[in-house]
Amino acid sequence: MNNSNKRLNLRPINIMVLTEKHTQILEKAELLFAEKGFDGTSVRDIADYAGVNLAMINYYFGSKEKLLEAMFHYRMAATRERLEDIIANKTLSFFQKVEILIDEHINKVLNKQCFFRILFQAQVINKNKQILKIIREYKLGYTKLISSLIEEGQKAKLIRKEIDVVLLLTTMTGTVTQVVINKDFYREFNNHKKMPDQALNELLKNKLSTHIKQVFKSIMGYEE
Amino acid sequence: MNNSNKRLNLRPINIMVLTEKHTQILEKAELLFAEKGFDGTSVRDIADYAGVNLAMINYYFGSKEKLLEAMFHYRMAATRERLEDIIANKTLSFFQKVEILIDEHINKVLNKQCFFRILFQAQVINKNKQILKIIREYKLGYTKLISSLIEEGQKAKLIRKEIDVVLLLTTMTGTVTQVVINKDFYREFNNHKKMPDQALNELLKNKLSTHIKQVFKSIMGYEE
Amino acid sequence: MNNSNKRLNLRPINIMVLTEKHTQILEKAELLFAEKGFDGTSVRDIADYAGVNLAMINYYFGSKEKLLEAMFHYRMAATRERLEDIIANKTLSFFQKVEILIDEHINKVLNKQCFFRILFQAQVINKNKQILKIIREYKLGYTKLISSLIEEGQKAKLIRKEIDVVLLLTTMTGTVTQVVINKDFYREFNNHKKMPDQALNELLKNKLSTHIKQVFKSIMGYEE
Amino acid sequence: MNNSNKRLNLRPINIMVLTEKHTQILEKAELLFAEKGFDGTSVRDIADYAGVNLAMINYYFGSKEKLLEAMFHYRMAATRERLEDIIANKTLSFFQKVEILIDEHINKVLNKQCFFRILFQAQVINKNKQILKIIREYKLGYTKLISSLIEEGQKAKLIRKEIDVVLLLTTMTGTVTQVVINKDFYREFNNHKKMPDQALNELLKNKLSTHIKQVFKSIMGYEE
DNA sequence: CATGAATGAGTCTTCATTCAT
DNA sequence: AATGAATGAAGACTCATTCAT
Repeated sequence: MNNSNKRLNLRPINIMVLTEKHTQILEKAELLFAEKGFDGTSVRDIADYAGVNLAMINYYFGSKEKLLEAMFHYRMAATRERLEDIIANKTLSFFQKVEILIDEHINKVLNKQCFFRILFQAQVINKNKQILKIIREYKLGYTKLISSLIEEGQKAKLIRKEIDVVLLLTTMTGTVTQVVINKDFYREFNNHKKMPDQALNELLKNKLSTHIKQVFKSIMGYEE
Repeated sequence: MNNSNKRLNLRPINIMVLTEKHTQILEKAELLFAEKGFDGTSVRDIADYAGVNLAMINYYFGSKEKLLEAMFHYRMAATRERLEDIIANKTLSFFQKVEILIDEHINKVLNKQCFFRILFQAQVINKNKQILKIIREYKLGYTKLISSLIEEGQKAKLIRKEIDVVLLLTTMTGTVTQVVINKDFYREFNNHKKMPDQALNELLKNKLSTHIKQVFKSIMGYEE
Repeated sequence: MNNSNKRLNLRPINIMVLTEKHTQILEKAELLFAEKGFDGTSVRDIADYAGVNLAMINYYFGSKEKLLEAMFHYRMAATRERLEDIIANKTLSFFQKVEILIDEHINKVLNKQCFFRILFQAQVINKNKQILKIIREYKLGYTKLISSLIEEGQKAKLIRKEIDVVLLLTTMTGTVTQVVINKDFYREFNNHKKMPDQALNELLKNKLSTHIKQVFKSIMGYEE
Repeated sequence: MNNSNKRLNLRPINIMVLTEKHTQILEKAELLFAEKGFDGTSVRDIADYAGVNLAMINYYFGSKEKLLEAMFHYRMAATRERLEDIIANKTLSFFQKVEILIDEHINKVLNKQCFFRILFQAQVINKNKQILKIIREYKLGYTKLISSLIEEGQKAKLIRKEIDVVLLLTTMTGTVTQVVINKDFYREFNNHKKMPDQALNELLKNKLSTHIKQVFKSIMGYEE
């Protein structure tokens, strides 16, 4: 845990140590949860799809629930570390950092659509309180980090004083998430039916990058 | 089917006739689906919560799946009619219509958070193809209507020529959706813990209204 | 009830009076029971197929069970009357009567395959005691009538003294039954795949007629 | 698969491997299906009667339907092997083989009345196409084997040239089946009410043996 | 006389989890 | 450390029947 964590009062999160077998199962489970939902996926489905014994899921993770928790830690801890590195980077200007953060978020969501579908699912459904707590914890970390960056920009008078950071991030994550969800509709409405999925992803990444940067400029009140 | 439907080639959607008993059950089911997810809610849960016999759910709707379909028609058909009325209204200017559409969308989502949670759930989970088809049908209708409005604004040279309508709407729906999902986090991060839910909703409506109108201006390139 | 009934001690059977509506329902139910079995057919199936209200089935027949009982009376009472007439007929010789009985049985089973499938079902399944009782009653009547005919033939020294009437009838009914059941297999094995159903029925009637008459001769020991 | 199979083009049938637990359940299910019909027997009935957990039925067989399929394979595969052995046996004469086949069929049906009731049920009800396919497959095998035997007898000029094999077998199986179905009626009509079931079975076996052999002689046109 | 609405009991099947090995 | 066998609980759904009108 680096210094900025201490300053920002980020609580550490206990994460189960994952072997290769764990991650192999997690990555298969990710595809199934994204496709059929957490409740719509049975432990047997996961075991079959991952090619492991049914009882091994519980043996390795304790329960279906805890498997999901492990999945969130597995994906979100990496994101947090990356975020810390970018923000702590002394060689990048404020605006460079903002644009990198936007592009990295877009890339991450478009490249890991499965996980982000699951993340979205978990938040839209209020049921599992433990999962919601984990997500909130990570979101708190992310938001504090971004807030510290914004404040830095404000102190340097690069951007407006009044910025609702949560709303700003909400716009970004909401738009990107919605694009993933609407991908098939976008394809259909704009007559891209024959475009390969990979190409459509790249197209959307570019569109989103321009679009969100424009929105950020508008909200943050800066001109390059 | 009114004239604008014919011009825009909106396919009519067959909707089960709903009695008061139907809507009574639907509205209870809505709360449960939003809270626990479709797969996480049992038909027995719905029956108990709606105070009706278990077998009546199937008697009235045919199946759990068809109940969900009925719910989508019930909510989304009304939205479509409202949309048609606003766009067809001759007494409103282009910009008035845009702002009304934004505000009505924000109000609808914030006031019917349960239904919109279910709508997002259904889209994030790829499983139920019939439901996805119904949603796509309505989204197609909405988007065609908005497109016709945008084109009208473009013809009158009020806004930019190049506008990706789907991306524009995605920004709006994505942001509003994410705000609903993040409501508790927003409350916590901004120290509004004691603010009543109703007040927070109103606060968010105002913030969102200003925010999205600003984003639309930025994207559509207009100044009032 | 005619004289022979009294002599043979045939108990009368109380039969529900059937209106046209009753028989209309019965005949539709017959097709369904034959196709899907009694337990495999729901009262709703019958109501839908007969184009009547669901509650009307119980209203008209009392219960699903009693509908089946009515069906047996409806079909079997007619058979008994026909049997009595043939046997009582003074203008026919003994052998003529035997051959008519064989041919009529074959025709009846081949023409009313649905009902006879239900009759076999009911006998093969031991469950419904009331139905079994009704069937036994009719079979007793049939067998006594045939027995009286056989005795007549024996007295006239036209046929062998030692004849197991039940076994003789069992051979006939068993063979004809099995032919109905095996019809599709017969068609396939003998490469009659394109023969229309009606033609196959006629072919089988002829084959069975010759076949069973030959078997009867062999068992009863007569030569024409 | 032995040589005669290859010559006769008998398709092999894939059969689930059965443990002792499988057969234990199957044999209990057999009694219940015979007594109450397939549709009239619940999986719970079977579980209770076999003394196993309800969920184990599906665990072991996959479904109620597949349990029935397993039962047919279990019983009919054994019959086919026995048939092959008899027909391939070089130490038996043609007529010896015919008589053994008759007697073995009678014994099998009278000793396994439950299974044959179920076999009959399945054929009388047209519903379950998969089961009908399995039965047809086995019947095809049996009939081809018997046909080869008949041809052998015809080549050796021991029997008539024109014999409808399917009709011949239909007479045998139909008669024997009908005897099983009519057993109680036979008992009653011939005043054997106090005869133990075992004794009645033996009586019927003897009667049937003589009877069917006589019928076969008559049809096949041979004198020993 | 006829029926739409309603229901308690029952159907088959699947579930996540456990446990002896 | 890993797993095949097993299970109690719960799942969605269908059933024959009833009853107020």
